[in-house]
Amino acid sequence: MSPSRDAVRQRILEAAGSEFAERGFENATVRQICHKAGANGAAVNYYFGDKQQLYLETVRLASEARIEQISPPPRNRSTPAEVHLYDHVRTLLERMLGSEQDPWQVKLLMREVLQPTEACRELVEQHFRPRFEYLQNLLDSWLPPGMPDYRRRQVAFSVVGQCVHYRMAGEVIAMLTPEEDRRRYHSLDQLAFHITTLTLASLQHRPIWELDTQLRELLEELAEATSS
Amino acid sequence: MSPSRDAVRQRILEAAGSEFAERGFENATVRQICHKAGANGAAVNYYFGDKQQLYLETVRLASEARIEQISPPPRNRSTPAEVHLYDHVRTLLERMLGSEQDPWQVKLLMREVLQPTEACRELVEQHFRPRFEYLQNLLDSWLPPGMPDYRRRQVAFSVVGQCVHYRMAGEVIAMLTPEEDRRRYHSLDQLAFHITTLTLASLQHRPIWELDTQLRELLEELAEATSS
DNA sequence: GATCGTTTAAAGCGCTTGTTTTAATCGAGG
DNA sequence: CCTCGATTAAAACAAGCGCTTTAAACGATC
Repeated sequence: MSPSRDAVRQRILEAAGSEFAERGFENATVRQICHKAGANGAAVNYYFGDKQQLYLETVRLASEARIEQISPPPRNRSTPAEVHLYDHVRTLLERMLGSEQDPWQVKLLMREVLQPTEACRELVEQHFRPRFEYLQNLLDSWLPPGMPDYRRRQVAFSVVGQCVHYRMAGEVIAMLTPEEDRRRYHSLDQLAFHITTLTLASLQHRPIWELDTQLRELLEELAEATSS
Repeated sequence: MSPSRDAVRQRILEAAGSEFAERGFENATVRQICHKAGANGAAVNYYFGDKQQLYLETVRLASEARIEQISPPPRNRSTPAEVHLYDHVRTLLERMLGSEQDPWQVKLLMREVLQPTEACRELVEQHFRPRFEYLQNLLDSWLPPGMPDYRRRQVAFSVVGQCVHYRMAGEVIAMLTPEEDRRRYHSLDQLAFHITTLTLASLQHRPIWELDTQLRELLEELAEATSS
């Protein structure tokens, strides 16, 4: 029970996460993971039993680190729903895109979404569903009361889909967007701003440019309020 | 140069496609491909040189088969832009989702989008970019003339993102949607209908339910016109 | 300093991978 | 019928895989 025991475990988890994220479960090799972690080739089996259990641990670690770490900013009770929607969208985008040097957590979770293993159901129930239901309730602020459930869900899927697309199809989007524009206009704030106003435009049946200025004003007010 | 030469090649391509789609390039095995194709274990190397070249062939085959095969229906010159948008959205959805027993082509192309190899650039320039520019022009029907290019692109990305989401996150969406509702409301037509009217609502700053009835009427008119 | 559970190191096991090799089979032309 | 290039079949190859084993090194306790 040396003090370095946890340190080695942690180094292996970190190395395994990035390998699993980059190459997928089957293609990642225990040898490479151990080498990257500076541990012996038998360390994975010693600490985690086998490759599969190591994988499950990394998925749990990834969802906790990534999803519970990045949260929407705290707001006053009186904050308008438009800002809450913006916060939600921005948080979702930040979880997908926001990070220097692209940590492994998001890639790993994306793999689970795309090709769920047993680790996915836990992920959905624990993290995705609550967030999704919160978004649905938020959207009810503008939807007519008679809107059927299935349609409410689809509106929410539309919002999520717009956000996720910038990560899933990120490389293709990059090919379709001039580099100059990408640098200038694909910041988290600007993407969140676009998706929020486009969504609000469809829900409030008002022109996009009106909502552009309205949301900009709302955000500036809040920025001043918190800075003072 | 027996007459069966092309037949064997074709069988191997078909088997390789489904294996590559299901397991990815590295995880698919030449042995399994040959077994599935009813060919000998050395056939891949004999006909294609090596595994890599076989993969490139299957990607080319997939994009041609899938993308050129499913096209929007022919329309009159006078067809309103709303219907063209609906057609485009529906075609995109059909390419993603529409097929009995889920052929391998879409999965393979999704893999290329998610983790592009050298085969991807060809795919983008040949298929994705033209379709994307067509969509942008279509959306210009409702966007104000002053809208900057980067924003026009983002609106188009929003439309594509909503469509693609139903494929990329299909399994998670299934977990979040009651099975009953999925059977009833996740048909190609209904998904396309939802995405189209939501998009039109934001662009025409009119309520969703108004556009629901308008688009429904437009489509019914066209259905009657073509059936008569 | 000896002892004993914990951790590391290195070698090896059985198996599967992509590819090559070698031999058998086929089919049309002479 | 024989021949010879094209194709198939089956075995073999080296390399890499997850995992196990064996033995050495370590560290606290007596």
